[in-house]
Amino acid sequence: MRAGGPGADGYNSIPAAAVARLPIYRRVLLELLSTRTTTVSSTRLATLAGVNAAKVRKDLSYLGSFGIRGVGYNVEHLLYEVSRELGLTHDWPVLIAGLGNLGSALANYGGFLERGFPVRALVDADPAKVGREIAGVPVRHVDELEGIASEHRIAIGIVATPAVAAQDVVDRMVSAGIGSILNFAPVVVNTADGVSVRNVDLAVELQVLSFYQRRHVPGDLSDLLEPGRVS
Amino acid sequence: MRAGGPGADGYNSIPAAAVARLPIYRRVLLELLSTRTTTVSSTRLATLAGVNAAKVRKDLSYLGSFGIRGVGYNVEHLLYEVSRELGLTHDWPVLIAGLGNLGSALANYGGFLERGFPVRALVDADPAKVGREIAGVPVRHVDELEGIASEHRIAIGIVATPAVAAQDVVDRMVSAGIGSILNFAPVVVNTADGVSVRNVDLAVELQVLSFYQRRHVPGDLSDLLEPGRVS
DNA sequence: CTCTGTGAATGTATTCACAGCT
DNA sequence: AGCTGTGAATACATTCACAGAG
Repeated sequence: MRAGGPGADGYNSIPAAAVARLPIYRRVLLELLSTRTTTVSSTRLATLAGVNAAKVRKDLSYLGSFGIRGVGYNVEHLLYEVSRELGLTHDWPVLIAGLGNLGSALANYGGFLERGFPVRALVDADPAKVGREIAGVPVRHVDELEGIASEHRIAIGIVATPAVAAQDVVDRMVSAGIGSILNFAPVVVNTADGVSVRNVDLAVELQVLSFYQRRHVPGDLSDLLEPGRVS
Repeated sequence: MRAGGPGADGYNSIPAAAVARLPIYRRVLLELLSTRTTTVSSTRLATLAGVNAAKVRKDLSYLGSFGIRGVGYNVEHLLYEVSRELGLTHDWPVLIAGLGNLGSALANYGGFLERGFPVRALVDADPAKVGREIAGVPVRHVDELEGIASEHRIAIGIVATPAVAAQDVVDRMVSAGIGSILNFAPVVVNTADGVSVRNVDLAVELQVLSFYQRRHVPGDLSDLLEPGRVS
């Protein structure tokens, strides 16, 4: 994981773990489509997605029965069904708050637009940044967030501010009616019910890796037994 | 979770889901320490970490019995134990491959050094980028990766290249003896056994959010029923 | 015969609830 | 009394294994 998904399971209820894998299948299907592959088996899809075949079949079965026994899945049709389930048949306008290194990089990152998430608005608390343009989008002051959000019909907010500013920005996003927030600030933020928040702390990813790396380097365990640097 | 962690469960075996939460507890403990808080209960720690108290106690119990019944946990001691378990009593030198928007932002991102992951080396395939300096670290050619990795005793490799280049870079990292890889390229990469890979596809996070957002905006479901844009 | 779709079985994770220490 | 640590219970996720469609 990181897998655990946000709450509010609907009536239909696809398991959160399965939802988290759908974007991966989608990525693979796009790749297959671009190579003119028309059909794919659960085994092949599993290899390309880095999971096992039973999981692929079970995950896809939550969306319906789109495979053909003895043959496999039609790439184009399956791609459409997965996209529909993920709500990716239309774009989701994004607002980014905080234009430091990470925020600016995300604003410039073409991968978002390409995958249906156009960055339509940027806000920052620093007056020196307000008025500049990044990737063709003007930076505006965070105080104007609410108006900007409704003007551009923002669906998703990305928080790339320092930790101390994150809760305030999240509060503004929530009161602006933004229902989904991707938080890169290293802090746990609170929201009203019904708002989905996904926290991605880049350093956390490295820390988990360092845990598993230790298991593979038993010769280096010695210095771990003595108290030393803690922060 | 994305919880599911990389493999090679050791003898001792802390559940992967628990390991994934340790960095969050650590972050909270650092925050508490900086406010001179000496003791913390599982309930308070849970609130600050955004989980529930039973989970905190269970997670921490895998590391040993460090709490005091009737009182709580000593912040400084618990911080040390969590850090030790994560292998964060010493630094882990990092190499970043691919210095586009994201790679450059990561190289400039102070949060890594601050949390024990100094960025010591940068590589790119583009000759125009080789020779430049980012955050005081020179960019070198990816062909030199192996020598650079051993020279700087690199422990963790970050892949921030385009998808097509990722597998090649990962292969070089693995042959250079790098045992942990954080992959931001939107592609599933293969490695030998014993190498831990964590994939973080930023657009995937947004896609999962868009799934859950749909549940909360039932009025907008209409246009999802007709085939339209698929990618 | 091939490959999907799915109940049943197994494995993991979370939560409950309380004994026992302080 | 307050709070941890942990078995037991529950919930969730993965994998197996095979019936049945093509």
